[in-house]
Amino acid sequence: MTSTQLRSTRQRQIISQTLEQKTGFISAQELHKQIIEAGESIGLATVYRALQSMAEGGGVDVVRNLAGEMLFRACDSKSHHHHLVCQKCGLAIELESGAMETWADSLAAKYGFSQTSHQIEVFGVCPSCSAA
Amino acid sequence: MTSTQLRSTRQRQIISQTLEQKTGFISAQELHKQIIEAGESIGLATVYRALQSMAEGGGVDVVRNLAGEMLFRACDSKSHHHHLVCQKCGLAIELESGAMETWADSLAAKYGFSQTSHQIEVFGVCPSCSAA
DNA sequence: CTACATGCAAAGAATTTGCAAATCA
DNA sequence: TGATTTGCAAATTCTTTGCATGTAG
Repeated sequence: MTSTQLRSTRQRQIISQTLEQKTGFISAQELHKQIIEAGESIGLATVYRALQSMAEGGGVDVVRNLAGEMLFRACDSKSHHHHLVCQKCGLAIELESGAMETWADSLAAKYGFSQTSHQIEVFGVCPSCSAA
Repeated sequence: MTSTQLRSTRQRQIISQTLEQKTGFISAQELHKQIIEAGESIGLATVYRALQSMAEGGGVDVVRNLAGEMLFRACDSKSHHHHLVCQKCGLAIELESGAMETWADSLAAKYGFSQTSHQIEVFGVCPSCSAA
């Protein structure tokens, strides 16, 4: 399987570039809007498709906020991890979650579950935002 | 504030009744379909509205699956807790997550976050389903 | 009787998809 | 050139809402 091989295009560069400048999660819609406002031209569908392939290829994390929206973020560490996300500005802090992984896995094992995955995200309002 | 006071109607009874017969999470769409198939008449919007008010009033848990759908479940324990959910049959096992709560809270505190909430769900395939 | 609940269809959002035209390798 | 990628609009899904009518208290 040659898997997905990403081709380097202007729009993909803009997307990953914009994403890397940020420290937090952002929705596809919001990302698209910002790129447009920055004067670049790009289609919303393209943003979705690019983010999707980037997420599969690693390098981009995806989580769902409580409203059910998909949020994306450029992540250097390829390893599995979770975040502490600010619900106002999107600021995301990577969490050391080894203990949680162990907890989740042991529970799954205890009950005989297989093909396990988990969703562990902590939301809140960061100092800067709560100060404002 | 008298808060939301639920009125006992035929459709609400059917909904909570159907929900209580189950051991797992179910989507509003699926729940509606099953009620209809059981020969009862009810509108989809009513299901959504009822589930929503029941969730607020407690007694019903809500989580989002990885596809972004809202899943509901009748829960006796009023206290906050999490689940181990089978992605095939929806079977849900309540988890003792005290340690997780502590973990999440201490992290939030460490970074100065306020108004914190979290999303902790473990998904997988239960023994019965993986055996099939 | 009166406030709240229901139904239905229309409205909204977020995300995906079809397809011809543009573009990277 | 040949395989991807892009754009745009149309199509899908899940969920919410407006409003006239029904109904529990």
